[in-house]
Amino acid sequence: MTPKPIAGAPATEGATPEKHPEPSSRRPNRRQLILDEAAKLFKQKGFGGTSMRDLAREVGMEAASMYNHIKSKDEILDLICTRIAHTYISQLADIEQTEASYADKVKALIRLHIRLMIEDGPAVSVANHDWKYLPEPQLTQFKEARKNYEKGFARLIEQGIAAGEFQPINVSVALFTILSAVRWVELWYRPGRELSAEELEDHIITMLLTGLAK
Amino acid sequence: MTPKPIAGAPATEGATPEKHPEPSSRRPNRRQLILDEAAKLFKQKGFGGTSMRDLAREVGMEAASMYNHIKSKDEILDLICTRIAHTYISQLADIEQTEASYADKVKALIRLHIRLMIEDGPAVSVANHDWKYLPEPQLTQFKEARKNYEKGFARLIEQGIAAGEFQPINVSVALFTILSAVRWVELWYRPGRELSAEELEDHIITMLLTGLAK
DNA sequence: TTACTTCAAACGAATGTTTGTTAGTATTTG
DNA sequence: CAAATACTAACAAACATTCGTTTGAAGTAA
Repeated sequence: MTPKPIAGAPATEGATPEKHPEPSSRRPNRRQLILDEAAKLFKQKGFGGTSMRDLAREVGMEAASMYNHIKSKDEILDLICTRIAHTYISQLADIEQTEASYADKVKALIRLHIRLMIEDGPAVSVANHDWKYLPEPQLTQFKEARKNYEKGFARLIEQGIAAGEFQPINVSVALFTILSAVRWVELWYRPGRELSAEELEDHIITMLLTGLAK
Repeated sequence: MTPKPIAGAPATEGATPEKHPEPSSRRPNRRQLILDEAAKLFKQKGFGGTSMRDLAREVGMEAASMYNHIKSKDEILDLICTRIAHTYISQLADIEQTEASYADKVKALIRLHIRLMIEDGPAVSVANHDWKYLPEPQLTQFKEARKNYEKGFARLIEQGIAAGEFQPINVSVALFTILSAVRWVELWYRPGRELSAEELEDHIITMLLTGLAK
């Protein structure tokens, strides 16, 4: 499977097609900077453990100034979580539509998780850990989106079992083992590690698909 | 000091606080009650998201009263994390000393994790997620304890590979896959689930040792 | 001008904790 | 035995601090 570039990456780059026609909005995209730094801090100290003043210091402005770019602290959390949720869901849809074997589809999903964790780590961590602090309309929405994603993933495993590609294992156990196995990457992976991202993917896939025992 | 007129006036409260303490026969361990309820709340809303007043309401007393039983909010977190850490470490030592095969030792450790998560779920969750809010002398201690535990676990896997019981897989990947696979139990397991605790253990061990693929 | 950005100051609410005090219970003392 | 004492656990009130957020004024660039 060819891993595609992941949409909606952390930015740091204004997507404005500059050139010279419209030089008026020469923006240093402060908003995205706030979101990026927020994700880093939320990952590091948790949503509740991060104050707007902490965040402001990291961004390089006063706390009050940030309210010209974002509506509230809750909105920051919501934007981060929603972006990650959409990324997962759209990528799952892409993979579902391919013609590969179920084993390859599952492998592609595992690679997707690991790659996203490596490329967009802080945001993924926030979506994994701090989603529960979302305010109420969005909280339910997020949980539903996640449930749908899990259902889609589980369906692939089920179909793989039905097709004889997988062992007749409990689907929930397989699903959650895979989903959680991929989470440690966030705590473990450092760019300068002995393993490259692709090697890491290969090893995890081996472990999950063929198991530890000989 | 100025003695306050307390006569009458339950102060804005319609629900009578049920003043009289029970006769001396009953001695509820208030301290442990506080720790237990704290673990539940910390798991549910996080350490930072739980106020001492929240906790007090759950315990059934005022926030100030709890300070007769515990020294600080930080101490609560420390007591919970330390207890769990010691449990894991001593159980690992027990398993290391048995004469079983390495595969059986790893299986026993996996069972230990699952069982502890089921039997002592809230505390284990807190030790998994909120340890980073420990105050500084204890934070380093906790991280060291965890690192030692991981080293001991990794050694078992290494020896199992050397003995030919396991595939020559990357030890860190195997270790973290196992450790994380077991964490989802906390989010997933409900006492009234279709799977019993033992069945769950069996399925996870199968998944981890023999893998998903056929 | 107009539109946007920044910040110091302040807001009310909530935080963990301390204080002063009271009521019961256990223990010692006369 | 009863009276005096000490201890425990509970409470309301207040503490200083920090929180997220709003306000209003000043600055900047088109």
